This record gives sequence, structure tokens and C-alpha cells, in this order.
Amino acid sequence: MAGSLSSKRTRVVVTIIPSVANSLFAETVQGVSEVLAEAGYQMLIGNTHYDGEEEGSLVRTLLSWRPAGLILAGVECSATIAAMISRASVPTVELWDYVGRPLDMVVSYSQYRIGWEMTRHLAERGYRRVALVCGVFTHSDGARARIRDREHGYRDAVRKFGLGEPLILRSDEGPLGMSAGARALAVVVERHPDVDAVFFLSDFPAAGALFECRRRDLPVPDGIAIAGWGDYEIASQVVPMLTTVRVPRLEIGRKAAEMLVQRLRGEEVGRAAVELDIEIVQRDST
Amino acid sequence: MAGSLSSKRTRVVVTIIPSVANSLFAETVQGVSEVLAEAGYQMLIGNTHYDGEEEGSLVRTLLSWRPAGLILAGVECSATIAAMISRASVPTVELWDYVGRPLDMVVSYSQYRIGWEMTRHLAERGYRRVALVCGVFTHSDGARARIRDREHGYRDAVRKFGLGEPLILRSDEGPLGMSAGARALAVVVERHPDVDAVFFLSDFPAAGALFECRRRDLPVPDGIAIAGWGDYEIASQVVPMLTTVRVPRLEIGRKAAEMLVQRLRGEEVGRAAVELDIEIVQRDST
DNA sequence: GTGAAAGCGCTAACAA
DNA sequence: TTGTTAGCGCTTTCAC
Repeated sequence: MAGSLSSKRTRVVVTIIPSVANSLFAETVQGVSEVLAEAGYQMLIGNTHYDGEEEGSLVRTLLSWRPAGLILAGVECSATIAAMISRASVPTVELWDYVGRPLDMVVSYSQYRIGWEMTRHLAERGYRRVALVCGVFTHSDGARARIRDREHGYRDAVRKFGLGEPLILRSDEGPLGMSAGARALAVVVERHPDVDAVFFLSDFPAAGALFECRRRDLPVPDGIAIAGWGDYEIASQVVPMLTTVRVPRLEIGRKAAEMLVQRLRGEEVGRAAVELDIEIVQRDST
Repeated sequence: MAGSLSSKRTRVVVTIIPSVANSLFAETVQGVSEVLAEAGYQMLIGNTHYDGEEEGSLVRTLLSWRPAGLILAGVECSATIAAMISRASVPTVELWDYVGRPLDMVVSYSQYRIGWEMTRHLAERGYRRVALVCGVFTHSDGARARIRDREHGYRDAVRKFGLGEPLILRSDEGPLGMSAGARALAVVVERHPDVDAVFFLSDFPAAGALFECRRRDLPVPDGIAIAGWGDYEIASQVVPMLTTVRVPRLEIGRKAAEMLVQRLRGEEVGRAAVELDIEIVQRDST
């Protein structure tokens, strides 16, 4: 500690995530720390619990330790916090969301395209009424923006491909689990019998919906089609296998860490904002 | 940082885990940080990647920052590292595994009982040949000891309840996933047709086995019974619902943090080693 | 090359 | 009360 104080530098990079319990972040963090370890940096993780105040005190403490770099994965980052970070002039990479102007470097993918591509895919496979089920994170502007973009892509595709009225089911549970997916499917089946495909914004509620269909003896995909997001292991294992959107979770982490390491080495980082590609994975549930 | 150097104390507790990608640790870490946050401490997470060397350098760096406390969740903790920690005289709580003598405080549950109780449960429900499927962590003495204890409990129960020869399938993949569970089930069905129940040491491979049974049109539990471990959400959602062992993941984290906070407040901590209870959850897969 | 001295940015103890 | 000073344990610099 005295050494860091004296030399004004450390070999530590701090990654801040909203929740360790959300497997979305786990793999990305793994990617980050792999690359960082290779480059001789240590990584520490801070957990905000989706709470702006905790995030603030965490960032304050961590910045006082002069980390070599900062990685913000899906965190709120209010104006106050952003100001603290830029004052500290620590190289920063934001992943996924960012509010307003990016602080520094950004690695993300298009939320709009997720909504658009899957809806288009379902339309092309002949489904005529596609519902969207998503969690509503009211915890941060960035999360709200992310969801808005996805819904926007969905709405545009619904209109473009003549799928009737958009139907969006929102749940305010935060990250949706399997049981929430099962409940959402029950609502769709009972209240909107004309819906022939449901797009869940995560594989876990989608799997839960698949299980609910099985309980109801509702055949998938003939009775109803189910699509997910994330391409988690469960998507390729569940019966029937789940059509989903592959997002490069690991690669996002690796890319972010690589950009950071380049910057720390004093190399010029080409594009400060990288957008990675997503991909529809067609399986048996649609 | 200068403040911490000067005052020789911080309000930061460091939790070290082997992997963020393993959902086993996620909930425990959540429990730890909830309690710590209430008590006015911040928590940082260090990730060892199941690697002794990384653990060493992580602990060295972190100890130099004089954390108020240390929580080691399922990490190797070699003699060298243990010496570093005790020299730093930082209050420490170990979770789950510990090698040799505990460093300081310990929160755990009986691995032996997990093997014993589930095997007994299956014997009592009338199964005559119970196979055990487990991952083999060769990364640490503690993990090896944990697995040995579980297998020991299983073997003792097999003998006690007259279930013939023990049958243990080991995989060296590390934490077993769904696809590994599916493969293990295939091996059991094809090579050991007399097996009528399989106990997986996690719900994820157990769910994978369930899916494999479905693909093979092998009815569960009538054709074969499947049991898991962990009582993750999937266990109560999958069809048929999975019989499993509930382990108090969240409570372990909370308890560990509570003990640490008591110690930091200067209160006397009653028993330095706490063993929490496990519980069989009977569902439809057995 | 080796050794001494200054100082990183704060806290804590003491003096005014 | 408020102001001052020593010093936490290192790195860095500069003199030898």
C-alpha cells in the first residue's frame, strides 16, 4: 500500500458489476480477468447490487487506491460518479450500457438489433403474432435505455413484417428467472390465444416457459414457439433445444480487457467504441 | 489510500472465490455482501481461477491493503498463503473447504452427510442400485478432501443399506455442466443397466441427465431416478421436478459475514466453527 | 554501484 | 476549539 502511495501506480484493474448472482456478468468477468492475468494485472470485482449509492461509495474507495484501470459492466454510472472517474483520469471501459456520453472506451452490441433480428427471424419462419417478454430494470437509466432500444427493434420489426399489434409483457422483478418465464407464458396463453411465438429476453425465462408448455401439454414449436437470448448452456441442452440470440459474452470481456491493456501500454487504441456482432441460433423451439 | 496507510485500517472486506462463473459462489457472495453492507463495510471480490499461484499473488496484494477482514470461499489456501494470512493477523472466515487446520473462523456443512443422506433417502424409496456422478477437482487439496468425504458418505450408505457395489463415475471437467450430466447418464444407462437411481453432485448435470432421459424416452422416475444437489431454481422448474439436497448457500455467506462483523466490533464470537444443516428436498424425479 | 533522504496524502496526537 | 507536526512503509531521487 505504501508502495502504491509512493509510486502512484498499481497493477490492479477494478471491474464493477451490478450483481454477481446474474450469470450474464460471470462469463464476461471471466473474459476480462483472463486477458488481464496474461498481461500481468490483477483484477478485483466490486458489486453494486444495482444500487447507485453503493456504486458511488465503491468507486470512491477504489479510485483512492489508484487502480490502473476501471471496467464498468452494466452499471448505472450517474453524473457524480462519472465526474469522479474522469477527475481521477483512470482508463475506463464501459460494457453494454452507458448513460449519455461514454466516459472513455466502450464495448457493446446493438440492443436494437437483438429486438429486430429475432423478430424478423420469427416472422420469416411464418409466425404471425410475436409477443415480447422482458424484465423491467427500474434501477438505472442505462438499463432503461437498453430495454427501450430492444423494444424499439421489436416494434419496428413487428410493423415492417406485418405482425399485427406489438404485444409486450413487462415484469418488474429485475432479471427474470425460470419461474417468471413460466408465469409469463401462462399469461400469454390464457389472455392472448392468437400469439404463436414468444421472445424472452433471456434463456432462463424461455426455458421456464418451455417447462410450462410441457406441463400444459402444449407442443413446442407447433402449438407455440419460444425464443430466448444469451445462448447459455441450457439453450442447447433443454428439450426441445432453444432458438436464441448468441451474444459474445466472453469476447466482450476479452475485448474490453485488451483495449485497456493496450491503453496501459501506451499504445494507441484504434476505435474507442467497439460494437460486437450478435447472431441468431436457430434450434428446435421455433 | 494515504488515509488507510496512516490509520492502518480500512472498511473493506475481501472475499476470495475460485470462479465467478460458478453459480455456487454467486449466492454466497451475495449473502456476504448484504450483511457487510448493512454493517458499513465494503466488499471486494478476488477471483483465483482455481489457480494457486494467482491466489498467492492476489492475497499478497490484498493483504498489503490491510483489509478489515478476509473471506475465503472454497479456495485452496496453501501453507504459504496461510502463513501470509496469519502473519497479517486479519480476521478470516473460511467457507466450505479448508485444508488442514482452519486458519481462524469456519462456516461449512458436512460433505459426508450429503453423500450419506441422499443415498439413504434413495434406498428408503426402494432403489436398489444407486450410482454417484461427480466432478473431480484436482486443483486443490480442499476440493479433493470435500469430494472424498462425499464419496465416503455415499459408500457407507451403500454398504449400510445393502445397495450392492458402489458405482462412482468421475469426470475431470471441473464443475460439471448439463452436457456432462447428459453424457454421464448415457454411460450409466448403456454400461450399467442395473442402476435404477443416479445421484449427481449438482443440479445442473442432474437436469442435463433429465433432458437426456427425455431424448431417450426413458421415464423418470420409473425407468430411472435422478437426484441433484444445490436446490437451484432449475430443480423446482424442470419437468419432472428434481429431488435435490438443499444447502444454505445464502445463509452460509450471511453467517460468515455476521461472524466477521462481530469480530470486527470486538465482540466475542462464540463458536469459531459453524456447521450448517443440509436438507433433502423430495420432488418428482425420485 | 550503494546508501541516505525526501516525500507520496493523509490521520492522529499533541500543542496552542 | 483549532493548528501544527510527526509519521504510516514504501519508492524515487540524488549524492556519494
